[in-house]
Amino acid sequence: MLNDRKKKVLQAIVEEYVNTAEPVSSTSLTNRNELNYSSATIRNEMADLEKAGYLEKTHTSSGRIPSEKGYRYYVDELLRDDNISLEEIKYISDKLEAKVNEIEDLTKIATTTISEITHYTTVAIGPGADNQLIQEIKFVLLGPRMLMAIILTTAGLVKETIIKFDEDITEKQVETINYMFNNKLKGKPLEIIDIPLEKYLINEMKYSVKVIKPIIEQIKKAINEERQIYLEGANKAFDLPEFNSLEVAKNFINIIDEKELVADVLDSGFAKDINVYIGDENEKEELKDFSVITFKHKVGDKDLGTIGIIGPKRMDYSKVISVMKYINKKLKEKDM
Amino acid sequence: MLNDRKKKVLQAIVEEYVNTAEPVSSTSLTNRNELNYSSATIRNEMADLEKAGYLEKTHTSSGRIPSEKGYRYYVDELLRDDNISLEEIKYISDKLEAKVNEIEDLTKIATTTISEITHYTTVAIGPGADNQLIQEIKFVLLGPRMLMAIILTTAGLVKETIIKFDEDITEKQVETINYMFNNKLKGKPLEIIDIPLEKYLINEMKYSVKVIKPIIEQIKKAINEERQIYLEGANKAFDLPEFNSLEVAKNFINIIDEKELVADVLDSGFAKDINVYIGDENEKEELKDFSVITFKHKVGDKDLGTIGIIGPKRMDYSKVISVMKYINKKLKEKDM
DNA sequence: TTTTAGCACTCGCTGGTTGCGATTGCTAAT
DNA sequence: ATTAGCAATCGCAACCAGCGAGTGCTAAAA
Repeated sequence: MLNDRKKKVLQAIVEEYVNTAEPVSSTSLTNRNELNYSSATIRNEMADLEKAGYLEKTHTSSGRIPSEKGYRYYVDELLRDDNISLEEIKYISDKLEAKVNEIEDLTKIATTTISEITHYTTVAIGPGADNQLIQEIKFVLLGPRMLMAIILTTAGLVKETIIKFDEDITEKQVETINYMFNNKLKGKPLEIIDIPLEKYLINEMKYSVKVIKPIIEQIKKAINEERQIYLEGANKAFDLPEFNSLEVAKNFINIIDEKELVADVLDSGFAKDINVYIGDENEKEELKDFSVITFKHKVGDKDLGTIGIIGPKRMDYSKVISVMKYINKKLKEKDM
Repeated sequence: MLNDRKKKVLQAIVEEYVNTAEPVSSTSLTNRNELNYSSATIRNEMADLEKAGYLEKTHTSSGRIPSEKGYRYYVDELLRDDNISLEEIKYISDKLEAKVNEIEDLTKIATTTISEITHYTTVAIGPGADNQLIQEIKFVLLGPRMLMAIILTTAGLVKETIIKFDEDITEKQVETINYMFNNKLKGKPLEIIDIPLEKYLINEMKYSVKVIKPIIEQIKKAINEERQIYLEGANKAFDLPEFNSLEVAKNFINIIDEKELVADVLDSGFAKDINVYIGDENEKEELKDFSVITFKHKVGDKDLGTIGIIGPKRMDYSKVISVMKYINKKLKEKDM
């Protein structure tokens, strides 16, 4: 357990380092009014904090920087999560007020807004197939061999996909398909659209393979593969001093260029409302030099997916978490 | 006009520099069997080529690199445009053979394939509203206040968008709308869906403002704003030696992060089948250190948009142009 | 007339040296 | 418990020298 002064020193060092990106010296902290001690005293505390693993040195005679344990302690115990100005509140409110036709647009708006306010790279992914129930399916004939399936989920999402056939389809057939699918699938989870259903329809219900198979295949594909990924402010990362290392810059590009990886990161563990992964805490090796902060967002009670920030370990955790909390709250209040 | 040997020297320097990214010395060219002269002779030719503006030096005693004029001459006069191996032909053919449900998927496949083969960052944009005729419009009621409009164009594209209303819409209304719009718009260009049409429908045909206005507004928005941009292999750029300069790397990220900019670049002038912009030839200031190669692609006779490569001026023009030519041809042969 | 050998000259790059400044750890005094 | 004082450490920028790659030019060879 850290005594009060050590907490103050650690907090000051994290905040100073987040601001300046330079190792923090004992003297630089003596100017702060909450730390009215000589540099020697601060030095002793810093030495203790280093021994306990909260701080690190870049070389023997350098100032200190927070270790991952230090950041973790800061995030868990020291940080303010209401670090948001009136202007920022106003800006966010205005953005989220916008009228949208598709509920997913709100994810995009929220992503952009977070990136604009925090100046970090922000990513988002739509909701997965899990937990979504089918409200209705509509089939619309677009041509003699082209059908559109439109799936509405109880979460308010609309997903459409085009199906092509090797033989002509009649309006009559579409009607039966429409009836059949809705009859069978309303209120069921999205994942039900799969091989067993295909077999059932073909074998039990005696539907034509040539009609049913492409439908099931394509809908399945649409549900599973087409999760939209949003990316905002990738270029902002390059203004950070840590990106002067080409190594780091390249790693970063590799991460955000790989959609699978981003999706994986956003989909992983959600113990809390807002989840903070610092450096090695990230499951992915590629992210060990970065910090990731994610939250699931809902509009009203409708699950809309996950939004996350990827930035340096030297991240303004306080600002990011404050902004995320506020946006999370605002979205929940909204109803569609 | 350059004599034969000068052409050979210029060509050799471009190709060597493309390969190695190092200034090319006179001695290094003497090994080539098409240049069986002493280094002194080559040196004289190089000095002439420099005076004529085709070559540059990085410093007094360095080897030569091509100037933009040099690259231009190489592209216009010297390059082979069939620089593609059997394996590559096979690879491309396999990729493009894939059965797709939506014609736009071919753009994505082509983009990915080009990036994989050339190892350059590849971008693409779907076709603009111009030149597309409306084949049919379908309206589907998804809820009491939610309508989907599906527009089929003669180019085989399907565009759908969701419209929300402030009041309930009946199936009956949708039917009239359906009839009306198709009657009025079939065979017309997409741009017809605009304010004059809105006014006509409301004033002359006495349709409800509350119904027509959102429809026109949203369709207009969907047509104009939602042009899909594809981006592949952004990370590959970072393996190039020119990206060791942080300046260059940052510029590059700024370019590809800005969708508007990418769209602008892909939409600009199309004098030829394949268009090459070298450095300062690019309209955009931001691209002055890069080269861009673009081509419009069609499937059969259907316009599918533009694909382009953004890479260093030291680009393998021969390979890129060869691959683009082949893909262009293959796509044209395909029919949907 | 064209080509080439030879050589002085230029310049970037690397490695070593030096001195400065920032910062620490420790000791002894307060 | 706190602080002043001081030696020690290390990064960093500046400077220098030597090496090597490459050129331009001149004069000789083909």
